[in-house]
Amino acid sequence: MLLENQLCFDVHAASRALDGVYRKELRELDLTYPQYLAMMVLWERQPVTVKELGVALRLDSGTLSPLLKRLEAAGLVRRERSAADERSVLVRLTPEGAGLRRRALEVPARIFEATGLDPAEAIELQGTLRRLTAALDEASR
Amino acid sequence: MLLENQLCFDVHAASRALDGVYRKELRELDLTYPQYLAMMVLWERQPVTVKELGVALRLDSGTLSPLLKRLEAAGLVRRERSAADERSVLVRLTPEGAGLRRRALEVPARIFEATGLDPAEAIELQGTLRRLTAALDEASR
DNA sequence: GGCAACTTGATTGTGCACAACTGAGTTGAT
DNA sequence: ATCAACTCAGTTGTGCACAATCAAGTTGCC
Repeated sequence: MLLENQLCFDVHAASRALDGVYRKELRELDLTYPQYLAMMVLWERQPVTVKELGVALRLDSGTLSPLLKRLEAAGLVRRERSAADERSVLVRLTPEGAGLRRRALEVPARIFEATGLDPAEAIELQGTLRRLTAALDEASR
Repeated sequence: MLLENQLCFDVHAASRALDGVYRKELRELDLTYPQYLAMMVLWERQPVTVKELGVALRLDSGTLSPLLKRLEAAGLVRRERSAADERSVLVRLTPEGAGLRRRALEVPARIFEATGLDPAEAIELQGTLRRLTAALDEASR
């Protein structure tokens, strides 16, 4: 009983601690952690609809719309209605947004170092968390 | 490189998925998950200063002050300046706040069931997360 | 062809989280 | 005894997150 409270608390705490490290690492790139996640998707494939971003990041439009507007205001991203389907908005990188990738490449290694985990542990943790998330998603439906 | 991004992402996703389950379970108690965490501390010991709550929950006053005001507005909690140290604010339960404990007692079991983890896994996950959080806290300082 | 059901993104409202700062109160060093 | 350094809670500003709702656009069914 106490056990799982603590577990839930620890997940929460770990998430916020991670946020803190990213906040520090990303300060010079002028990105927040969620913005960085969105940029990572875009660095991999482009253009992407808001819907697709939401699926990839597990975020809804209420979170993504203002986030993308901030990225657009920062000159990293452009948004435009799809010609094929006027309901969709296509998000693509500007040259500045694409260029930011090079500076962002060093971040992952520094974050991983900060976790203090060895690779095997990290992989196991990742597996456990994915199963956890899948089970929780199932339960909250 | 991709590995740890995914790991960080998974921690984040698990945290939000957990939030979703709590949101559902706590709806009938009219508590959010952070409010529930604060109440759990108070159900264990009382009175508690805002500072002590912050240490226990890893939250600062910018988060706790409005949260406690909402709990006070809901009639679950009273806040008053400590006579011994006028800088401190003591938080204590009202009879209604104390009474809510009985209804909250069932929540943990339902949450644990929703995680789909067996106890051994949960304990191991908890240990890994605590080491992770400690390492990250160290790194962001 | 026309209408109902659905999809998509945006908006509004509420709440969490942290940084930076403020102001009142306390403590310690001299 | 006093004053500088510190502690504590609160406020302000920014951003994330979700629920609920809306409007515009698309699709399928008849």
